[in-house]
Amino acid sequence: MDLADETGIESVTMRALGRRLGVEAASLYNHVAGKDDLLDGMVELVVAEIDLPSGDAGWQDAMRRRAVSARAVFAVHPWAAALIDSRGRSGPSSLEYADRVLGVLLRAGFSPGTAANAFLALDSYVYGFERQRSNIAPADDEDSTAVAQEVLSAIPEGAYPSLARIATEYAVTPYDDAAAFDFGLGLILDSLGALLD
Amino acid sequence: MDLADETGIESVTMRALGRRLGVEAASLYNHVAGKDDLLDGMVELVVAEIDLPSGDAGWQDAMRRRAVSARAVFAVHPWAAALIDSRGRSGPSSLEYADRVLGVLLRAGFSPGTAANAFLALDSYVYGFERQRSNIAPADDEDSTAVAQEVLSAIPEGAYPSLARIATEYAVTPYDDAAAFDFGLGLILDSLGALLD
DNA sequence: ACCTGAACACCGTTCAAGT
DNA sequence: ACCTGAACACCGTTCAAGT
Repeated sequence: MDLADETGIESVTMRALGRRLGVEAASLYNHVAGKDDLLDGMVELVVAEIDLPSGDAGWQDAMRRRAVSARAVFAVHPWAAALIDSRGRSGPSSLEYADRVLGVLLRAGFSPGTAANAFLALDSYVYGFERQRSNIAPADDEDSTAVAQEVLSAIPEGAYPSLARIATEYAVTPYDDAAAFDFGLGLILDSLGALLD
Repeated sequence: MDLADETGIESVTMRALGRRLGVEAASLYNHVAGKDDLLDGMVELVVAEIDLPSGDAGWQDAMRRRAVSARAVFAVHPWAAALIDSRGRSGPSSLEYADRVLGVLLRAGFSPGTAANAFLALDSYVYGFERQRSNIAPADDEDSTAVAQEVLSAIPEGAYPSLARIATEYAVTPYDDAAAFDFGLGLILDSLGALLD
């Protein structure tokens, strides 16, 4: 995980990992069944870093907290969302996580079917947002208004008028990642709340 | 794309593609700059297969149509969502797509900032759902109630009580993929509608 | 203008041989 | 019980040589 954090998930090869550990790549096979096993283990460990929801402060608050926690984990481990999405979530900590989320929703009064759909909708959004964000958001040290300015000037005259209007907006108002995430999350939680009434 | 559809995206290697085309792998470099260029081209082509929204029938309907169209494309090209998410969306057809979606939202009365957030929320959900679905949904030819039955019997006595309750539900009621997708999409569209009033 | 053959620097993985 | 060296079957990519 340290190696992935520092040099990117694509540079996590058995050979590079061996080098990092001062050992030959072949030696790793005494400790993991193969690279798939290694990646599954990473998924399991990174999922365990996401705070489990407790229903104490209301279900909406619990869902919001876990979404925010997941985002914090993705900030530390930029490879996490893609890796989790591309592999199953069948380890013990993934199951524990699902059980706790569903428990909060069931206790809140959602039927089993609706709780399952709500969980799926929320996680689709949380993981999906991270995947989009990693493609469009400027790097931490970049000025989002400058990026928008650039995009704007790269658009040919008359082409993509709506895109140009949005870019014009963001050339003035900085893009707020957390606010954008919260906007979508709020949409889902609001509708779920209305459903419960 | 045919090769990816038939044997999976991970089997799309320059060598396999060359074999498919009756040519050496090295020959491909006369037509694409490299594998990245090839994958970017695939993203561009597959995005072009998603129906562009027209605002004629109302913005909610337009958004729903494009989401359903994206899902239909993912059904034909199971590798598409992951590939699009893992690479940028900066080709002409991606830009055209974004422009059209944003145009519908702007004309519906959303401010530029809100339109951008709404677009991001919707696409996060649509792409995110596909990624989750590909992990949890049973294959087309599998009986979802049988799968739920299996999951249920694999859960140790007393562990994961909420998960067990959900599995019990799905052991009786078949899992409906389209309904689950529509549930989450409806949550977002409903809240966006309320925002507009 | 396009293709081929051969090469290079990489992968994951296996396995006999060492300690 | 764990590690190493060497090997195998793969990758993407380059480039001189062909037509």
